[in-house]
Amino acid sequence: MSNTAQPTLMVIDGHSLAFRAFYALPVDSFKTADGQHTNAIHGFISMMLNLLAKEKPTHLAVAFDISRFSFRTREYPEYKGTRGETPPEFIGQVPLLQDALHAMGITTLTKEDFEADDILATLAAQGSAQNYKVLVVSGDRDTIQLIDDNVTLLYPSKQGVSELTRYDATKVFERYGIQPHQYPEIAALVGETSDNLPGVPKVGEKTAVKWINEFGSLDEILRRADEIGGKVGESLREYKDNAIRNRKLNRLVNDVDLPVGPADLERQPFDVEAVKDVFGRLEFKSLLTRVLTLAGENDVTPRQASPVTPSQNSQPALSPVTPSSPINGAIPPRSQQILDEELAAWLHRASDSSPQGIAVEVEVYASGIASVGLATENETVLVPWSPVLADIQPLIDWLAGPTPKIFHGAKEQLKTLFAAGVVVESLGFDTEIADWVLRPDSSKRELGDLAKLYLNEILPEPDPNQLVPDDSALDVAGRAWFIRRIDEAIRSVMDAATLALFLEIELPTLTTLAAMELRGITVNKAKLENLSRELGERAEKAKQEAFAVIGREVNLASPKQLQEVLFDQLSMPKTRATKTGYTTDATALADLQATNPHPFLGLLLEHRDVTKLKQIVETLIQAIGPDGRIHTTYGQTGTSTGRLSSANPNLQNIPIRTADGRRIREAFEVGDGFDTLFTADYSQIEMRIMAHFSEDEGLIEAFISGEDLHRFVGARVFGVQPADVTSDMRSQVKAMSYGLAYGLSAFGLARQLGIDNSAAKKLMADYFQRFGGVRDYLRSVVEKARAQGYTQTLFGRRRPFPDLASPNRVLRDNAERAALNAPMQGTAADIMKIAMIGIEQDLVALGLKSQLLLQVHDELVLEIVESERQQVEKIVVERMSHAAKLSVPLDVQIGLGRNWNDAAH
DNA sequence: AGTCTTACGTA
DNA sequence: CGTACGTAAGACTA
Repeated sequence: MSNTAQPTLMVIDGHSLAFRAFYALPVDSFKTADGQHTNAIHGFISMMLNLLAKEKPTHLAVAFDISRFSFRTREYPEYKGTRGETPPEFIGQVPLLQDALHAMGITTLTKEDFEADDILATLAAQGSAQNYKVLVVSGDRDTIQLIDDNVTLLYPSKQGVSELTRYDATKVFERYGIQPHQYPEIAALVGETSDNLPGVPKVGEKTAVKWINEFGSLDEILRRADEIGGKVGESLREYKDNAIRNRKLNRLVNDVDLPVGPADLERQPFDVEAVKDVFGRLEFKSLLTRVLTLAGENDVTPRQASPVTPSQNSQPALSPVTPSSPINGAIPPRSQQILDEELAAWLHRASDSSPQGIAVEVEVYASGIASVGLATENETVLVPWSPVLADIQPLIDWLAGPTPKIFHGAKEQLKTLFAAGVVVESLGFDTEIADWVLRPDSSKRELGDLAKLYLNEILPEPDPNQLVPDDSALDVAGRAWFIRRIDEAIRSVMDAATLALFLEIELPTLTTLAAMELRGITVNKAKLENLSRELGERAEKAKQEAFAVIGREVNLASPKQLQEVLFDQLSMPKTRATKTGYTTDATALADLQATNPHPFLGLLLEHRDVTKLKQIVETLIQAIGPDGRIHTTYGQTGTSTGRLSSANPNLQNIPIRTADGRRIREAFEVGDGFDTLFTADYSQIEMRIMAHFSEDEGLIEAFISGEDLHRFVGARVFGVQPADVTSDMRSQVKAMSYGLAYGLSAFGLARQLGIDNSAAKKLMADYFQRFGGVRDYLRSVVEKARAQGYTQTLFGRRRPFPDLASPNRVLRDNAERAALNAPMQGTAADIMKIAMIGIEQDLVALGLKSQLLLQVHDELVLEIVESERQQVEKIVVERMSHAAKLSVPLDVQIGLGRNWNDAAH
């Protein structure tokens, strides 16, 4: 900062902004003990402090009108004649505001027979001539004419007092298509209703701008009025006097005789005692803190304030005149920006009047919080995330309080808030999750999709026809307003059982997942890097040997090139057909190896295996955060069955089947401050659910007996003693049992077991002979789904199946298999969610340090401290095994170890 | 640059 | 011609 920086003069139209503040803030919330209203004062000072902090003016003045009479009312008595009586609550606030400003060392100006805008015009002209950077703050459009290279207008474009749009000549041109000095000529033609100045009928902004650009000036337009045809031309000729009069009245006087000039308006150090006194009488507590903070920062050395470049600080474009409107929807109330006492007052009142909840949306900017939008039925509020914590403390307290909060996509927002040290309690609704519960197969769940679906409205979008694209068509407060209404609409169409599922399972799951994602899991980077290097070497070796075998280089990752090698060059028999040729997948390659042994096949499979693992390892390495942990993101709306999904990275598909794969699991380790990883999983949970639903006596007995399931089933199917079940028999019934829940056909069973079709049919027949209840149940699931149009889990989660009625056999068959599986997979998912919620709750409630980290459908991973081990084991096993009451026990297996692989059992 | 296809890891 | 996912690479389309 240099002392020679261009000084900045800020001149404020006191009346116009105090009046806006008066209407922006609730009168009743701002009253002193002795009954004096203070909302206009509070709003004005709050806005001014924001401006001072942001613009850092070196010189400052506030101008007021003396009365509603001026030279303009003398010339045209009807001027501003339509304005009603000043509200009694406003009266008296202006003198108090002036007192407060004086205490703050700020000059206020008035001039008999002139309006405040004329004072602004005079100071702007003087300031501009003396090479000040001038900031005019006014709510009167006539001040647009003051804009020049040195003068910028800050115009309150929203109802709130804190939202100011910065108008320089460029912005004016973008908005109106004219130069600032031409604005009064446009206004003269169009007229100004609020000032009771009728213009030329039939002439609006568009026409006026067109004429100005065509003729150059208002004088020219009037002189050549004859050239303008049509009804508009007639109207112009008839009412040209209106335009002339308007132009005379809206010309601001820029040479008012004032007692001070710009140089006299340098900002003064605050008289701290005087400020305390006045603010004390006004009962402004946190506003006083803000003033004193500002005094300490700026006013002692006002000259060091830095000039502000408009382009750097420009605010989002707003559309003060013609807000874009939804095609067939409602427009949210214009949001007010509020802080401290205003915020506290609003939250208090809104929470009382909206016991069903307040909608919240967090605006995230560069992974930090930019603002928070709040909405009730008919109010929206935008809270800028002030770095001055005192300003937003009421919101922070409120978020941790009992009022239900309504979100769309709460999980990410809760994480962001939590990362900022803010705790959210009383989650009331999440429109995204609720919609998923109703329509789990849909992939369109953005706010706009839901507005269309549940409200039959289209979210406001920037109007492409506007000169200035209105990128604030819907701020987070406006979005919150839609979210609250969508909440209401969804509740009205949701049956009680589904609402209960949503409130009792999904919402608590959401908060549990947020906590798990924030925790992440420690990963040993060095282990993975070593593994990656080794796998890379092995891949390279396999690749070179494969090239040597076929005598040329191909891209082994290209199915197309592989097909050339296999079927053209090596003349192998054709494999299963795909859309684009013949498959080269692992099972096909293994089959080929059996019938047509060739070294290339083995090398290709080795290369596939090793590069796949290397790719997984690389992805994991990339995902390790600065904390040495991997934080996956769970998708709570990612499946049709009720399961979770995991992404970025997916931690639900970490290899386990091969030895190399398990080395990846060894890199997932217990974190610092903990002693061991702990895994717990349900054994055969879907089979147990099938036993419960089917009420098949044999299957139920199998689970209650505690014997090895597949041995038990094998003994029944093959009619031998359990001890005499061979491993071949066991693996056949195992494949059959698992396949059942997926809608496996005899053909598919044959293919998987490598037996012929008739043997597979016989196996299925023998199986169902002994476990007829299972067959009856599976049949009934599809029938019921066809009749009802949906399947249902034990906890009432529904999945619609319109395709069960499709005449298309492929579609219908696919739907039947999915319908067969959905209740079992979905019930398992419900049970696991219930268990997770209980475990998380218990661990937190007991103040234990051990914590839940991962969920892999039927498995949970925790990291625990040794001293809590027994307690945690008990909690986990009990919560998991008692999550649902089935006709068979829910068996839970646990394991402990330093890493995920060792913790397997 | 965006979308589809193939392949493959998990429960 | 077995359900539910996510990721990556190549191939294809614009």
